[in-house]
Amino acid sequence: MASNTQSTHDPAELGELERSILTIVWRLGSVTADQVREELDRPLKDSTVRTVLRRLEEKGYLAHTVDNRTFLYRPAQSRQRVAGRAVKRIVDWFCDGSVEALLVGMVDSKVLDQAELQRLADRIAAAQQAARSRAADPAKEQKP
Amino acid sequence: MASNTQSTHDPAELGELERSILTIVWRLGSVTADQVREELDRPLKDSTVRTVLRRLEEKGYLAHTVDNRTFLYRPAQSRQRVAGRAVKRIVDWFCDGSVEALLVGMVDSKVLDQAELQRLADRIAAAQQAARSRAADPAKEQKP
DNA sequence: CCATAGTGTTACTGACTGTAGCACACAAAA
DNA sequence: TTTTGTGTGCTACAGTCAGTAACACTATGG
Repeated sequence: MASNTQSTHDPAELGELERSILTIVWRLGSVTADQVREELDRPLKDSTVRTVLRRLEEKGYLAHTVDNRTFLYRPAQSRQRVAGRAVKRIVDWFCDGSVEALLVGMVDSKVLDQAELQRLADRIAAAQQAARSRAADPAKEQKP
Repeated sequence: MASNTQSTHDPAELGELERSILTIVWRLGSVTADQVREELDRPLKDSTVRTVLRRLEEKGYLAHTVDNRTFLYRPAQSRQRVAGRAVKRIVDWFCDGSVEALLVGMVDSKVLDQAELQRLADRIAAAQQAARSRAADPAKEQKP
């Protein structure tokens, strides 16, 4: 009776090992527990890795398919989606839901510098462009 | 021997009550433990509130001064700074440090919509403007 | 001198994460 | 068919942390 914010599993409510493993899965795309274990910097027992993989799946970050008796784990959510949602939580917590306020804060606390801001602005413009054309014609996904 | 990411106290590594109380302090600016307690939605004992306040201070989010035998707590960091650093962590973890990738993810996961993006772009432009003029002449901080 | 208000200290509980052991099942080898 | 891996499922335990609070101590005002 205490800590849980709501019911949905919150991103960023992940331990360090969980994050490492999740990152590995994101990088490799589809992996077995053993591959993950080899990829880790620390030498961990197989059961440890599998436990974390299972927990990540329970939390909705991973999914698995069984390939010839072996579990193949793959991401259930993209890195960017997870990041996006994590940020949304922060914005809700600390910025009254205002992304602008967040951005201001990031500039203010030197998390973002001028150069990044510039690229960011460009990026936003590009994203808007892309979203617009996607909305106009969802079919053709080539550069016109 | 395990969970700690580094050594610095990470923002967003806060419990729900801690966040609530921190938010209250941010809102009121300068408060006593008792004021905080009254401001809370839940009825909590005085000692509970004071414990949390102390822990928040230990973690670097609050500072206090003693006013006539009574502790007056106030923020040690602005909300936006805390938010900014929390986001930075997320960006580092999940986006290889690329804020752009994060933004793309936010758009992608509908955390950000078109209108917000637009305002965001404006805001960034304004921030750049402000930073530029501030850099040019740090003295005059009035609206010209 | 006593009551009141506020602090300092200490503690317990539940949740979550890191870490792993062990039993069980099925497939390939002998 | 029996043996030997290889991989899974289940269980568990220790450490840390947040939520919650009791209690003892100390000035201060009456």
